[in-house]
Amino acid sequence: MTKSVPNSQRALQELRRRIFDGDLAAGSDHLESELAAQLDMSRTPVREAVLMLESQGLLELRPRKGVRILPVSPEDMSEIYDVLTELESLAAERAAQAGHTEEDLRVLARAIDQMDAALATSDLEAWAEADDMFHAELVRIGGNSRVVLIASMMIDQVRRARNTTLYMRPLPTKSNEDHRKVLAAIAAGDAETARSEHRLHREHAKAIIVDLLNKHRLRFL
Amino acid sequence: MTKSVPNSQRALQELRRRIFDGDLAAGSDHLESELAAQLDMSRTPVREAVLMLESQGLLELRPRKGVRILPVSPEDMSEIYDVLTELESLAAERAAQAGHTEEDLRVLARAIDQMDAALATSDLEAWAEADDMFHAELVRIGGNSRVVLIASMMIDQVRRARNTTLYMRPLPTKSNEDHRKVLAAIAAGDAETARSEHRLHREHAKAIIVDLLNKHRLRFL
DNA sequence: GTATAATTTAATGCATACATTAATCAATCA
DNA sequence: TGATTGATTAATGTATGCATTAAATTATAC
Repeated sequence: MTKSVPNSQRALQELRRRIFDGDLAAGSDHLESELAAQLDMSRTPVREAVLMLESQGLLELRPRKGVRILPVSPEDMSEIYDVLTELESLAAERAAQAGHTEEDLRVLARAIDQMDAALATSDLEAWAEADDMFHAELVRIGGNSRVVLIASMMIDQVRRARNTTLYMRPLPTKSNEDHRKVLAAIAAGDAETARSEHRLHREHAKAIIVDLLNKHRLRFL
Repeated sequence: MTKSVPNSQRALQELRRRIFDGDLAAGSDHLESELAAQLDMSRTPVREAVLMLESQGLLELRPRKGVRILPVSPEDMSEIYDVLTELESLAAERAAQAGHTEEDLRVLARAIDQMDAALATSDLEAWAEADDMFHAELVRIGGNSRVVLIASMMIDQVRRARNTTLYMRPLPTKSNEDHRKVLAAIAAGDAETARSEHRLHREHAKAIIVDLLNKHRLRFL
């Protein structure tokens, strides 16, 4: 007996995967009926999934034209990094102020170690995964559920673009210095430093990415 | 010939209105079929509207239990104000740095004047409306479309609660001093001050509201 | 030959019916 | 009596078909 997972849920997950993997390319249009046929279900659950993805900023419903997978422009990237900068800095501050357990700190440290290990073997996929982990965990420790939600939406929006830029930029070796500073400040309960260091970290990352996109004339991804 | 507005859109707007007005009380449950009957349409467009409202954080779908209108607790209020503090401060900074026109400044000034006028006649509804206008405009001038979207979602979530607290707190006479400082800093192009003054403004507002809720033992609204 | 109007086409919006399933209630057994 | 199982109910999840409407196409007038 196979576990009964609702079709609308399956559609949501599968469409997300296809968007992130590039199976559904940025800027491409798709009819509800096509997607339904591909997922082997009726239009109804597909439509529900599509509505949710629309409100998460991953695609756009254009009546009669189908759903368009939203591309991410350098300006989008800039906006998103700005939002992440503010909200994650808040999270870093709060994480330092209170509420972090020893285990929380260990998870952060582990993510940093994984990034180091990934860099040692130039495994960029693994690095990116560990980086995501660090930032997700930081935000979680920050203790604001809305920040968690918003940050993960923002990350989703740049995920596809990041996979591209990942291989165009120099190895992010400096990044872990930043991470370590943030972690140290949190562990020390130094909220001010945690906030400012994390802000610098994100501002730096933003500058690198946006420069990269502009330099390579990548108008959208 | 009546303008053809889609039923799902009508459902969305009407449900929003009912939530804000308290017609659908915080914490109450409602079956899809009831809502559909009330709105005189089938479950399909209602369901679509409900899915959108869920992803906007206004309600929750609980299979077999109906949709629950989400109450707002003091902790929620605290989270929301923290998010607004960060993102609006960013917007204030950016508004000061660049991009604001004379007309933008006039709109902000007009909102401030309307708040003064409303206070003079103790018209709290009018004050709240003008306050919303000021903050929405500020964020718009800030120029980050995602900040605009997120801020308006956050405002929506506290709208119902704010209507209650509005009549419990002292007249917000000091508030406009803050607003004027922010406006002056923006007009002067002093990004640093615009950011820090707005942050203080929001932190102050948060403290007042959260205190109020706790003092009156309002566990949720 | 171009522009406008009429017609066709096709995709969505929506209603409806049905399948599925969680919750409730009843019945039976220890 | 209490608990476990089975039947019933009711609400959602999903498929389907049709109505609506925007776009595309053809036809017609100038």
